[in-house]
Amino acid sequence: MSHLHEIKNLKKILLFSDLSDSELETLRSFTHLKKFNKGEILFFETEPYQGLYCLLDGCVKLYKISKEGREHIVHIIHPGNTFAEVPIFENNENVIKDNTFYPVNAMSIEDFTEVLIVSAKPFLELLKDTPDLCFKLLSTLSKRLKKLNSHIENISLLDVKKRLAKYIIAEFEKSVSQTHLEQNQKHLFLKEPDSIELNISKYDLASHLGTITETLSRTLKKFQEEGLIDVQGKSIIIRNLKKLKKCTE
Amino acid sequence: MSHLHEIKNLKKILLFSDLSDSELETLRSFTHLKKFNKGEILFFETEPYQGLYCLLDGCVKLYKISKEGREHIVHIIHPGNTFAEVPIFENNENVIKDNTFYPVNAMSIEDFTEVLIVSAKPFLELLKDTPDLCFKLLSTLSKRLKKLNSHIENISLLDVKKRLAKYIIAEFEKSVSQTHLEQNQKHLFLKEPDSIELNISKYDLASHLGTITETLSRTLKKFQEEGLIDVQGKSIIIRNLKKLKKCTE
DNA sequence: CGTAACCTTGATTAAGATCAATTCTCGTGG
DNA sequence: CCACGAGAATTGATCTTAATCAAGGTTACG
Repeated sequence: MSHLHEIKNLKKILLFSDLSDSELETLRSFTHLKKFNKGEILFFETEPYQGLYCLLDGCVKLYKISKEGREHIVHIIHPGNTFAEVPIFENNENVIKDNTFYPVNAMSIEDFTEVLIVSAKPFLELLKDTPDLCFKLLSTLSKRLKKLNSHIENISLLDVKKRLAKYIIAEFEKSVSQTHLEQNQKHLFLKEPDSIELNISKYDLASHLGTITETLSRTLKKFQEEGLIDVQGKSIIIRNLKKLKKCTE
Repeated sequence: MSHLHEIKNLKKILLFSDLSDSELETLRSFTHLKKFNKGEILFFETEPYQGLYCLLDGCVKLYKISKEGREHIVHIIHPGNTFAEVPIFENNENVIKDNTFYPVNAMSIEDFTEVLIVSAKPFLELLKDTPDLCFKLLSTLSKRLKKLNSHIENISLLDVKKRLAKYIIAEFEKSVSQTHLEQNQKHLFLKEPDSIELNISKYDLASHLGTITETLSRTLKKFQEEGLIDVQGKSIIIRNLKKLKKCTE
């Protein structure tokens, strides 16, 4: 792997987008690439902490698991984003100790998942010398906090129906805004206008919504019967967005 | 209010404990004190954001509320800690806009609650010039993330019994470590050895555990019948810590 | 000592988990 | 190219947890 290619990889990560070339070079020196296939574990929460993860390609789920084996997905990570930043600041002395662990479990949920692992100790040094990076990280963590906050709100105050409706709408709005950004829209004529493509398995979706596959299946069916959506495998066609939005209230 | 007293107040806040006198003086210049009685609202999540809150005295609950009026307490804040930091980093341009809101609702749950409110814009300036403060804030947010993470784990994967047992044990261990720190332990002879004092109402405890008062009451009773604890008003005497710990598994 | 807020208790209900049995889908090898 | 088999998804029946509804009881405080 050439240095140039490694630097190019680092530039894909939002957190590092404002770094200078020399800072990127420093960062590169204590960063290494790792690849995973679907279903492979990046780390367990019982493992000693190595460092910050940056997702280049593929998809990763961060999840907790109960004694009985029930999973709850706290976060789904997409390329360009970082995760496992928190343990860096575990110890007041700004030193990563051996008894520092990951805050969650992480599994690749796509083939050809590629991550960069940034060693914690030297990263902490770089962070001290780079106020801009500090600021960017503050902003990253803030966004995460906001997301977790709203996740808590969802699972503690809303029922499964509302949570699912919210998810579908959020994914739809995400895909709409992405579509607007794309220049070449030829392929759009091929697919249904108001539809989303589930990029995760129904099992994972259920466990992200704080439920199980059976309940998810039934709820999707209910929405279909009420004429709100049509479900065809991994794609959901939105038939009545207005009514669907009412479901979230 | 004298400047000196205001500075002394700022020093009570963990986030600011490492600041120099001149930095504290700067901070003081855009900070103001506010007092609340039990039940009074500090802010609603629908309000435009003013700035960072620092709790000097009393107790504050941060909570979400459903359309039906059901509350869920995300966080209970004790003196020395800060809250409502997140919106500071809402906008990439590092500017607080009028359309930035609080992430949660905040209510005082004790009389004589005192907070310092730090204006967002000048605080952001101070933060840019003070890398140490940046670092400290990173550490604060990280701890918050970890807490929220474990909160999600609790409410999504554990039942009410387990959540309550965990809460009691955590409070007990907190009180034990605090007791060890205290020099004068005379008063200890007056109270039960293995007990905790609920410093919040049962309503608030229920809504923090993601349940309602009725269920909390029944669960406490169940624990009492099983000989794990004794409940006397706001104090819980731990009769069998070992068995109680087994309840969390 | 009266009253309002807080807490407990009981009966009922509902949401969603669990258990069990198919059915569907899709990748792989013959 | 088709058939097979495993994993994924659906469906139905049942059960469990905890919410809801409805009274009472307790406590604290003016």
